[in-house]
Amino acid sequence: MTVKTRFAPSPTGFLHIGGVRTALFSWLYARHHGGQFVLRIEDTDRERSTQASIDAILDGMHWLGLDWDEGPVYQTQRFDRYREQADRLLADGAAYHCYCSTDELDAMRAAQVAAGQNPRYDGRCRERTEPVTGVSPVVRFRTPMEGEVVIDDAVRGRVVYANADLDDLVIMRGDGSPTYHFSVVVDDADMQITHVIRGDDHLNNTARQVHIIAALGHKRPAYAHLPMILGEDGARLSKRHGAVNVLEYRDNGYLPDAVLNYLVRLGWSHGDQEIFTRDEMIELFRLEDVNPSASRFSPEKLTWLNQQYIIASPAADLIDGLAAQYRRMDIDMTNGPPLVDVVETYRERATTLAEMAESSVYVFQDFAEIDANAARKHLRGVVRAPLADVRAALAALDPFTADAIQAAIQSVADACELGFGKLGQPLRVAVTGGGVSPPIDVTLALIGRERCLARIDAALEFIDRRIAAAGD
RNA sequence: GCUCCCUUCGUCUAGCGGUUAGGACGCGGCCCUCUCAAGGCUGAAACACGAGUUCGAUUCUCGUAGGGAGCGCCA
Repeated sequence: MTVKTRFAPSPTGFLHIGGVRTALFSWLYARHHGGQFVLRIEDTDRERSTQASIDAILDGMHWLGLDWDEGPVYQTQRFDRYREQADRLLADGAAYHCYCSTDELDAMRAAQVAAGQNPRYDGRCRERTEPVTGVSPVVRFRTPMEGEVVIDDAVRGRVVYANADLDDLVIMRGDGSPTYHFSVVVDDADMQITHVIRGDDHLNNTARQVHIIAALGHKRPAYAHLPMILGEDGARLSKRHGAVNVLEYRDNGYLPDAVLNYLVRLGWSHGDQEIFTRDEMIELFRLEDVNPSASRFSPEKLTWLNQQYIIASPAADLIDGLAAQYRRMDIDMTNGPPLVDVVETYRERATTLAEMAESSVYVFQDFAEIDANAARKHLRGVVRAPLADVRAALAALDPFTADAIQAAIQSVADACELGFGKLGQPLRVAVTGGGVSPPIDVTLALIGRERCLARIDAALEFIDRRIAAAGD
């Protein structure tokens, strides 16, 4: 039997980082076995499902390159099927109509909790034969009251539940729509899902679902319940932990492969290896290597990985993302160097494409003012003359390349009996407006001769003003 | 409260009865160096606790503690 997995998010919000990890593991498992991966949108809750969420999920999956072979399947388009299956259970006596009102159920649970009991449906409609007029009933599944259910989970091992601890859950709402527990079971069976890989918040649900599967006469799939991803503080991942929406990572200049690589190492490992290409992940992924304990999300490590990917990626693969960042910053890229050159010179000092764009703005745009600290430290009277000499040398240079620039600065430094840095740093401040940049030669080459000369002139004027002020 | 799950450096993890408990992120130091990075070397840092099983437990079993999940006409 060929492996078939699915990712089944509910479109009630953006695509969550934890959801992505679940999707990734399901996808990897299917790809590893040369099987199929299905995307199913669990939108049975029409109150909370939105088209915007569906779009966000699809966008996120596309951005990450998690492709599916079937779907997206929308559960709202399969209501007839659920109804038909529910009718079957009703006819078999495996399910029954329940006429209890929400108020009645709330009161029942409140009483149970007050009495120190486990809140659960007490089965009061189990044997009812007469309908209640004016009430459109829900359908409840008749869960066995004795015996136990055993689940052999691929990551948890054997888990046993006493049926007596389970209650009769609603499978069809009063309005005729299915609930989650029912639609998953029907869909997984209809789609012939062989492996259900999902978050371990569903582990307890599995016991209930397994009974429905049996009542429907289906074979149950293999289960693998993945540990949760918690926030840095160990609490459940939520908005207050910063970006939990994957698309925010795209917008902040993270690379999809880096995000996937980070996520695959949360709960899964292959010896000491930290960096995996997609092909390696697919080749090496095994459910046996999934760790059962929850893990915390570490933005620092993601950032480190992202930088590793920025360093290792072909420059051509990064320019679209970098351009997007410049566009966000309203920077005109037309009168600057090719973006591949920018990538090559900044890749080792940027952890994200956003950071790369921010730290290279002066390549495309003049800065408003020189950083005060850098200016005070490096644009002093003593460097006036050497700086003017460098300016003259640069003006005469042909071609204006990093090597030639390097040689020119070196010879001026030698002539003035200055160390390279004593001249390089003032030059850096003059040309970039700050004390930090890539090596001065490639920086100047990237900025271009005209801009460099104009900025050096401005710096010389700055020094002159400073000397004049000090002289008064 | 009840049921289920989890527990190795701060974090992610390796380990699958005998190891100086390894790697990675982060942190400190040194080297490299025109700044910043990147890179190299290096340091500090962990088996939650208590009983068993065993010649021997980080590893197996059971408790305890701590954390998490579920207990909806949400998924």
